[in-house]
Amino acid sequence: MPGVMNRRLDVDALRAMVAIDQHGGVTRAAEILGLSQSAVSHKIRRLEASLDCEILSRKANAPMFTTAGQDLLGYARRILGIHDEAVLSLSKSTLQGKIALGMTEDTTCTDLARILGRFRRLYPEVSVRTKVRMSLVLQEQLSLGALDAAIVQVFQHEVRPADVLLYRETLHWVKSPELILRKGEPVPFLSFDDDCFYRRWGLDLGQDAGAVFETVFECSSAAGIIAGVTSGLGVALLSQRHLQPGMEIVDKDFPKPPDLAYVIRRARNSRNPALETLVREIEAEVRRYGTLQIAV
Amino acid sequence: MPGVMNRRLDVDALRAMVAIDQHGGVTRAAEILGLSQSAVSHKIRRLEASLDCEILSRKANAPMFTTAGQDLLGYARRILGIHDEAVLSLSKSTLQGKIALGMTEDTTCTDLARILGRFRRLYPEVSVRTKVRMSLVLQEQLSLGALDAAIVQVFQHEVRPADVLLYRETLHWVKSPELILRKGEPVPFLSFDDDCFYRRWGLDLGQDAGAVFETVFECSSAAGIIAGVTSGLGVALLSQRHLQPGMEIVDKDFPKPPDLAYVIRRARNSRNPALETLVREIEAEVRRYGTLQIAV
DNA sequence: TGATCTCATCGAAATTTGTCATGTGCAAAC
DNA sequence: GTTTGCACATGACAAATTTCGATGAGATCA
Repeated sequence: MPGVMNRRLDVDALRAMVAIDQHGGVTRAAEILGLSQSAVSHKIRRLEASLDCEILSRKANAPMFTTAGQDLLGYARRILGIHDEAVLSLSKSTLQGKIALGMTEDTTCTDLARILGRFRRLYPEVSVRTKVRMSLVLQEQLSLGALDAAIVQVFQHEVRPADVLLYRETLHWVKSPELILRKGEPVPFLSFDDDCFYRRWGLDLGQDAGAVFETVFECSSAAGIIAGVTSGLGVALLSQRHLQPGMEIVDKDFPKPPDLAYVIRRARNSRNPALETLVREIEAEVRRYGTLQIAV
Repeated sequence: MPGVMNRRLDVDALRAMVAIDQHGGVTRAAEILGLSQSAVSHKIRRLEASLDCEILSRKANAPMFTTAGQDLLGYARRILGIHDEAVLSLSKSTLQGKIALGMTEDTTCTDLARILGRFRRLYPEVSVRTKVRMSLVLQEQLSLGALDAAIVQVFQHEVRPADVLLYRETLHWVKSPELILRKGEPVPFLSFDDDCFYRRWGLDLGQDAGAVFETVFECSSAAGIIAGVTSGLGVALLSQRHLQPGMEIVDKDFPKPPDLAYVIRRARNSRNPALETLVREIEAEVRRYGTLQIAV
C-alpha cells in the first residue's frame, strides 16, 4: 500500500473526473479535454492506484462513479474551484479598454453571462458591450469594424486560421413524422430569414440536386423553426442541439449538409490585449464544459 | 502570454511554496520535502512561468515572497488543505487494534496531539496509548515489546534501516557568556540524567579528548538544563531547537558532537496495519511542517 | 580578499504522461 | 447464435516533464 506521502492528486486528473461526470463518459470527456481516450483512462487509473481505491465502477448497470468516486468528485470540484480562482486572480492585470462583442441568439445563454460576469469582476477597467445578431450580420459588422469580435456559426470549411474554434455541430434534415413527402412535388421548406446562411445553402441545394424546395415558412428564431417542424409544416435544417424527441431525422432523403463550427472571430487588425484575454477566457470555459448551453 | 488553459498549478509545487515560507528558504524546504534544492527552485520557476508572474522576490532586503506570491500562498494553503483532507478521507478504512506509542518529552507537543486527534477521528476503532519517557528508556521498552513504536532521538549513525527518519538536529555546546572557563580546571557540566544518551557521550568525551568534565547539575528535563545554562552554572549539550538568545555557543572549544536524528522506531515483528498508518500520518505531518514544535 | 551561504541554471538521467494499437466486455441487431 | 458497434482498459513506446548533481552568480561576513 502506498504511503500517504505518495498520494498526490493531479489537478488535471481531478479535472478529468469532473469532465467524465459532466459528459457521461471517458471518451466524451477526452474529446472535451483535448486528450485521447486512453490518456484519460490512464489518469483515472493513476488516481485509483494512488488512493488505492476504485473511482469508476466497472460493473454493468452500476452508477458511473463508486461511492469513493463520488466523494472524490466533491473534493475535486472544491480544489478545482480554488485552483481556477487562483489562476484567474493572479492573472489579473491592469487591462483596460472597450470590447464590442457580437453573438448569435443561440449563444446568448447563462454560460456566457457567467463568463462575462467573471471577466468584469476581474477586469473592472474593461468595458464589454454585446450585440445579438445572426451570423451573417455579425460577420458583416466585423468587416466594417463595428465589432471587435463575434461568436459566429460558419461551415466547417469556412473556418479561418485566425478563428478560435469553440465546438462543432452537425446539421440534420428533420421533419415531423406526420408530414408525408410526395415524390415529384416541391418540398415544403421551413427557412430562417435572409440573414441565415443555412437558408442559402438549402436554396442552392434546390438547383444542384434537382430537388425542388418551396419556402412555406420563414422565421428568424430557432424556436419558431422548431415549432414549425413539430407542427408538420415542413422540412428544416437544424443543428443537433435543437433536435426534439418527436422529430424525424430524414438525412438520407437529402444531401448531407456540411458540419457547422462555432468560432470566435476577431476583427482584422485587432490588437487589444483585453480582447485576447476575453477570447482566452471564453475558450477555456467552453473547453471545460463542452458547449455553450442553448437558450431554448 | 500563456493562455488560461496552460495554467495548471502543481500540487507539489504549492506544497513547496508553503515549505519555503515555513522554513525560511528554498534550501531548507528542499531538505524537508526530500528533494534537491534545484528541484524546488525549478518548481517555483515553473509556477512563475505558468502564471507569468513573480512569486519569490529576488531582491536583497525584500520579503521572501512578492505580493502575488503572498496571494498564491493563501490559495496554496486552501488547496492543500482540501487535497490532504481528500487523501485522508479516501484512505479511511476499517482499521482497528491497539497501539502503544512512546515519545520523549520534547516531542510531546501540540503538533503531535493534533496528529493523534485526527487519527482518532479517522480511525475510531484504533486505540492509541502514549507513554512519555526519555529515549533510552523508550528504546528498552521497544526491545521488551512493551511499546509498539516510539519517537526517539538517536545519533545519526545509529539510525536503522527500518527507522522512519523524521528530522535531524545539530547538537551544540553552550554556556552563558558570564561563565568563564579556566584552562586546566575541570569543566562544569550540566547533565541530563542517567537515561539521557547525550550524557554518556559527554562523559566519554572527558576521557577521549583529555578535557575533564565535572558534573555539577543533573536534571531530566530540557527546561531545567536551559535554566542552568542561562544561570551560568556550566556547559551543556543542547540541540539547536533549545537554544536561547542569551546563550553563547562554544562549539569550537569542544569536540563536535554527532548530529541527532529523530526517528519513529518500531518494535520488532510488528505487523500492525493500524500502526503502519499512524507512522505514515506522523511522517507526512512532519514532512509538511518540518519539525515537531518544542514544548518549552 | 576569501569563505560561506543561498538560489539559479545547465546538461543529462530518471520519471511521468500521452499516443497508438489492440484487447476486453457489454448490448443491440440480425 | 453470430456480428457489429461502442466504451473503456491495457501494453509498448515515444514524448514531455521533473529531478539530480555540478557549477555559476550574487550577497554577506570576517
